[in-house]
Amino acid sequence: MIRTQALTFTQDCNDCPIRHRAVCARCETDELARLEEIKYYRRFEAGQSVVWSGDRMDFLGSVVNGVATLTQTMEDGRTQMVGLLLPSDFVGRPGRVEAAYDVTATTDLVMCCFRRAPFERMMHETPHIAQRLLEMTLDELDAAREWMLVLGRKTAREKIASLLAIIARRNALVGTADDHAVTLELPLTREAMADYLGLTLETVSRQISALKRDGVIVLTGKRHVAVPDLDRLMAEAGDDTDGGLPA
Amino acid sequence: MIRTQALTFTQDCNDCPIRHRAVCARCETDELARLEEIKYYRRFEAGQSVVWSGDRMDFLGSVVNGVATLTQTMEDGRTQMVGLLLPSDFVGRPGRVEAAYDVTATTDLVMCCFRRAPFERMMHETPHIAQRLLEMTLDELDAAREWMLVLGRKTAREKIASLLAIIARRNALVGTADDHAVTLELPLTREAMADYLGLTLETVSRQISALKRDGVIVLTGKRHVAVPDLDRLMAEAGDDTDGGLPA
DNA sequence: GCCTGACTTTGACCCAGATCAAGAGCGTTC
DNA sequence: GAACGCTCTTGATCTGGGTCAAAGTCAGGC
Repeated sequence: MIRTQALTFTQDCNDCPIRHRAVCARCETDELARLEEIKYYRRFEAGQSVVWSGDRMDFLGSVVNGVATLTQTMEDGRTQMVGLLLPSDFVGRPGRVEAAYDVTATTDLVMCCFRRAPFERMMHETPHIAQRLLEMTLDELDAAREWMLVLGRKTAREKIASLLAIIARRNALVGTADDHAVTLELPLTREAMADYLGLTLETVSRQISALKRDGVIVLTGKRHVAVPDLDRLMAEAGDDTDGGLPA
Repeated sequence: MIRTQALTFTQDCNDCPIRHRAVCARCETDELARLEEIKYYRRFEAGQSVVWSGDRMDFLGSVVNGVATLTQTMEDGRTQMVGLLLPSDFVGRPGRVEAAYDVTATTDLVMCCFRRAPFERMMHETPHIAQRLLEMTLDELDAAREWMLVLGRKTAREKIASLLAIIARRNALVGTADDHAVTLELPLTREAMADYLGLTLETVSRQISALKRDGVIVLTGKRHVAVPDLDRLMAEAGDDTDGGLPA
């Protein structure tokens, strides 16, 4: 196999695409300098595992590019996705060396990793990191609770619409002129979507077909989705139409 | 109505039953003194609402005694419980004044409340509070993710067994001689259990009857449950038998 | 001691989504 | 360019849990 791209490389934090959204968002330049010293990048190909539940995890880190998933598996093989990790999301838990979940790259992935020991030391010494991490963790908790409503009480059609709405909302951040029409690229297979939504992949496929038939979405290719009317999609998701996340 | 009990009262933090488990767990005596100044107690009767989603919340606080629930409701009335608040659990989000969920007392409840502004100031000045809050939030996130697996992938019978196991596990903390047999008092109605588990109350009732018929549990009264063999219950929950929470 | 209302149980029936099965689209390999 | 291995779609059938309905339990009030 030909190595088309360096497996490790460094990048100046100031040029980092997630500089102002990740754990390091609040860090001053001197703090960034300390982080630069303990950080390194890792790349994963789509489909590769980042860590397995129960494995020792010697680093903590942020997703810089790509999408990863957090999943839990029962002994008989049933699996449930419990987190969708997008750029700037944090991976790993300070103070716990054993990974609690399987982490898998679903697209090509770049992570910015911090060596565990010095990072945890830094957390205690510089409040900016701990403060930001608390804020991010509270956001994740809100997202998890939102998802509990989806899993526990929504119909299959509403579940699909909810997932599309989440992905659409994120894409909207990356610059959308028109607030009502959005197009997006699904970073997940039908099976991964099913694992996220507590459904089977057949049901996912059927409901996507149904939303397409009803004109809520337009498919161009299996993974490319156009949403002509975002409000309509939100209504299908069972959310109030007024744009979700409270400030 | 005769006021049999003072509606407000104060208590020395050193005598507090949750002193070493709540947000204040890591505080030094001087920090405790500052907290004493901004704290006050509130009592709620079983069934009373603590706050409604969307309400302004001028305090943050801890459950001292009793049980409360966090629930989310859709416009059409479907509801999903997203948190079960037991003594020492924290209520409210620093930095956000609007409550995101309905909080309801399901038993008589005592809360230790901190005035928001001075508490948030203190969080920035003394790292012990923020550190502890981060730790507690990470634990809640783990619990939420555990619950996502229950909601998304477990059968009704497994869901009931999982809930009983959680309550049993908590009771085990309060001193159990025998590790295998436990008795517990359900702090929730069948309807609240249904809201927790994403089921209907009829299904909850049927599955409890089934677990009883199969000897997994013994009912004495509607709410009092004896578990003769905790391992058996855990197996019914679909968890590996080796006691759940990783260190 | 009876009545009332909240909670719970149980039964009969139904349907959304699971399961089982077949095949279609499409990129990769040799 | 045929064969393979993915992912995805669609159809037929089954079933766990929802829905609708009725009756049982029990504590509290008068």
